[in-house]
Amino acid sequence: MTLEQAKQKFIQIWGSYGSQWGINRTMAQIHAYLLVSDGPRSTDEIMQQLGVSRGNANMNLRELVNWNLLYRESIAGDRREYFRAEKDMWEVAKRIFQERKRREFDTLKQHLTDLKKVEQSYESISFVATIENIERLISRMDSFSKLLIRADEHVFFGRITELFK
Amino acid sequence: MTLEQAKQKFIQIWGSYGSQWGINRTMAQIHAYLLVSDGPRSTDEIMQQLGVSRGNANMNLRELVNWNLLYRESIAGDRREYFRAEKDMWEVAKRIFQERKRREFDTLKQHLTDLKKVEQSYESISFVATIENIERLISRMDSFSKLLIRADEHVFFGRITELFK
DNA sequence: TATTTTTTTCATTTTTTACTGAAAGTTTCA
DNA sequence: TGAAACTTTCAGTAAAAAATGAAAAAAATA
Repeated sequence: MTLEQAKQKFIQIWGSYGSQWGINRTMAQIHAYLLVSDGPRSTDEIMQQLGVSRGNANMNLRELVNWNLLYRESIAGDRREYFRAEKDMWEVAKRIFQERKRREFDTLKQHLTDLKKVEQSYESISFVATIENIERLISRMDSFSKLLIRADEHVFFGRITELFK
Repeated sequence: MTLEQAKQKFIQIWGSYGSQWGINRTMAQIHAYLLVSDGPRSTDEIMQQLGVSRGNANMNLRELVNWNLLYRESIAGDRREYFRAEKDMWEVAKRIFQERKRREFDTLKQHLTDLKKVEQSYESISFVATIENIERLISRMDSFSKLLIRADEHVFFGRITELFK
């Protein structure tokens, strides 16, 4: 297997895993392409490499920058924009986790608070208990993510593992 | 807001969060419906409540049972099958995490191992490094999930929080 | 074992989501 | 300031995913 074939395969694999997790295929593929590219790449190179339209490339690049997974770069003497991926995968995982939390948890929390305004009755007791159970789960995931952000990976996994040996 | 309205709202919210995470809407809605139902429910009740076809209900119920989120139950003197949801949301979260890990990690690991068989060259060094970086991330998530399985939630979050205070 | 009830399957249809490409917008430079 | 280079938007189209429903299979009953 040549390096070129291996990169192609990786892009295809990453794309299909992305879609299983609610991330569109092109977005995952662009990310994969930049992960295995040594230098920054322009929109045109990405379009050409992945065979996608300009509009598609542009929208997904913007989204990946919003997710903090790509950096915009400029190259002296070239007015086009270039993109480079964050390559530390632990960092990537943390950012995805944080970003999804940011986008989804706050609104979910609000929804749950609203649902607890249901009229009180004997029957509504177990409903409210279920909602509160979900709230508790969310607050745990919140604490967890705070740890993730603060903890250096090495220290974190080293110490936790000790705790449960 | 009546209890009935609140339950309806919850089902709709849960459904839309599901689809953002790669779980189809009906599957998430059935789960939601059973989460807020006090007793077990039959396929017909589910179809009627959510307005979905028998085929759809059946396929998604089976899938939810596979994911360990629902239990099949039988009621004496009734030959139909009934379903009941696991209501402990921490348990639900753990099972979803474990199930996705089981379904996706093993094949991903195999893919990555295969990719490292790329022909060696100066250029392939950084490619292999990226693949190994991903392998490291997966092995960390593996350790994490083992902790999750073994650790009682209270002990776990209590102790970790102390560590990073 | 024959009949009825319940469950499962899957080819077709519907719905949802993602992509294209041309036009509009913006930036850069002479 | 104007024209070229590059980027963004979005209405229309295409592709992918999910749902339907009728037929087949399986299970329960008598």
